[in-house]
Amino acid sequence: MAKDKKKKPSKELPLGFVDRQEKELLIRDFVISNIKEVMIKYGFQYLETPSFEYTDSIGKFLPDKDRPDQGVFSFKDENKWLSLRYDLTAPLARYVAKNYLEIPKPFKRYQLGSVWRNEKPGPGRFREFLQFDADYVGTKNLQADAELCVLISEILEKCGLDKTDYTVKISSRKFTDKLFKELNVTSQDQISITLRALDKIDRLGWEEAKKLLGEGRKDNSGDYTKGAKLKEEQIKKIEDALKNKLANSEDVIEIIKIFKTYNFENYKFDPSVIRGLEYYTGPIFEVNLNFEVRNSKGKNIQFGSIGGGGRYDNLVSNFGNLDCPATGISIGIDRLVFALMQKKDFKIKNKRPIVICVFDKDKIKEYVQILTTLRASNISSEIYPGEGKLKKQMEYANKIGSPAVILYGEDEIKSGKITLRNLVTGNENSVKINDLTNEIKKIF
RNA sequence: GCAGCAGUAGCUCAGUUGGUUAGAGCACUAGUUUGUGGAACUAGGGGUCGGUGGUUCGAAUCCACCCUGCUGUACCA
Repeated sequence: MAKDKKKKPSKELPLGFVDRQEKELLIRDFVISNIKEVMIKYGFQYLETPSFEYTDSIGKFLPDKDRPDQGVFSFKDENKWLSLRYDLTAPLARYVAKNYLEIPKPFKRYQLGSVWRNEKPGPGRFREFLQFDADYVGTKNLQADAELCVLISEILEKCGLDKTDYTVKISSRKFTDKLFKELNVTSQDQISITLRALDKIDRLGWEEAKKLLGEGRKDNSGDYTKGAKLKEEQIKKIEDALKNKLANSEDVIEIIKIFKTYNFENYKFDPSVIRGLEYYTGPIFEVNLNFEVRNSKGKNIQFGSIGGGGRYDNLVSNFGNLDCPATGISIGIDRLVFALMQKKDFKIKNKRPIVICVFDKDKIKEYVQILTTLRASNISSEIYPGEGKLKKQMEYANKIGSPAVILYGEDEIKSGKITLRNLVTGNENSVKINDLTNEIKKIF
C-alpha cells in the first residue's frame, strides 16, 4: 500500500507568471492583428529572434557569479552563460551587427515576442510578458522618431482608444544634457539620481520629487531614498525649466515640426520623461494612458506607461566598429490588454460550438453526419464529448456558452426531423435535416 | 531589495482569555425529473487551517523563520 505519502507537485505558479484565459487572449489577438496591419502599412519587415541569447550579447556582462540574476533569467550551457531576453531591442542590435552587410539601410523591422524579467511583479506587470517592438536602424533622420510616435498612436486608436485616452510624451537626452551643463552638474552620480527623480514626478508630484533632488525622501512605507544633494538654486533652475515646458533641444523641435506635417497632435513635450539611463542618446518617448485602471480588487492603481522608446545611436556599435544610429519603440501588449479590458466592453465573437447530444452511442453515424454537415458550412459544432445523461449534456452546453443544442433521439429519427433547442431563449424547433444549417445561422 | 497588510474547501469568507471529530454561502457530484441547462428541494464529496520548527497536557489561534499574494517604495536594459 502507498503508505508513504508522496509529496504532490505544487499547483501554484512561479512568482510573476500567470495563466491567461480566452477572453484576454482574444483581445490580445485583436491588438496583435491591428499592430500587424499598421506595421505592414508603414513598410516594416517582420522579424523573429530566439528567446535565448548569450548573456553578454544582450548587454549583461556577468560578474563571476553562480547565478547572474540581475533582472534576467540565466543559466550556464556548457561554459557559456545564456539568458532569456529581457527586451527585443538588444537582440535586434545583435541581429543587425550579425547581418550588417546583407540588410537594407535603413532597416525597418517589427517584432512581437515574449520577454522575461527577473524582478518583482506588480499590478499588470509580470515576469513574462508579450512585447511589441518597432525600430528604424541605420538612420539619423528624425522623421523615423516622429513616425514611430505616429504609428503607435494609430495602433492605439485602432484598438479602440480615443485621443483623450492616451498621450505620447516626448523629450530628449539632449535636453537634460544641456540642463546639466547649465547647472554645472558633472558628477555622474548626481546626474543619475536627478534623472531618476525627474522620472518620478508623474507619480510623486513635484514637491516629493524635489526632495530627491535635495537631501532625500522618506516614503509612506518609511523607506528612505538618498537624494542628489543639489543646491537650492540648482533645484530652482530645474523647476523653472520643467515648468516652462519649453522644448529647447533641437531634436525635439525638429520632431514637433515633423508631427505637424503628419497632422499629429496627440503629443506633449515633457522633460520629466527619462526612460532607462543606459542607452538612450537622443529623443525619448513614452506612451501614457489617461484613464484610471483598477486591479482585481477594484482598487485604482498607479498604472504607469504602457510603452516607450527612443534613439539609441550607440547600441549597435557595441558589437563592432559599426556606425549605426537607431531608434525604436516598444509596447507591453499584456499591459495594454489589461487596461483595454477595463476601458472597453469588448464584444468578443468567441463562437462556442453547437452541441449535438448523444442519446444512443449506436447512432454515432447519424450524429457524425449532422456534425459533418454543420462543419461543412463552417458552423462551430461538436458531438457531446463526454459521457452522461441528457441532463449532464445540457449542463455542459450551458456552461460552455453554446448557443443551441441538437437533439436527435429515437423520436426524431422516426419522424426524420431534428429538434433544435435554443439555449438562450429555451425555445425548441423541429426542423428538417435539410433546413438545419439555415435555422442555426439565424441564431448566430 | 526595503516596508505595511494578508494567507482557513475550487471561490468569497466566518472561526481569540489556546479546549472534543474546523464552519457557512457559492461552486461541484448524485437524486427528486429512466429525453432537456440557466429556478427549487434533498443528500453527498471535498481541508496536511500557506510551510517548517518551537511554546503547551492541548495550536487555525501564541512565538520564530521561510514561502506566496496585495499595496507602496527602490532598481528597471
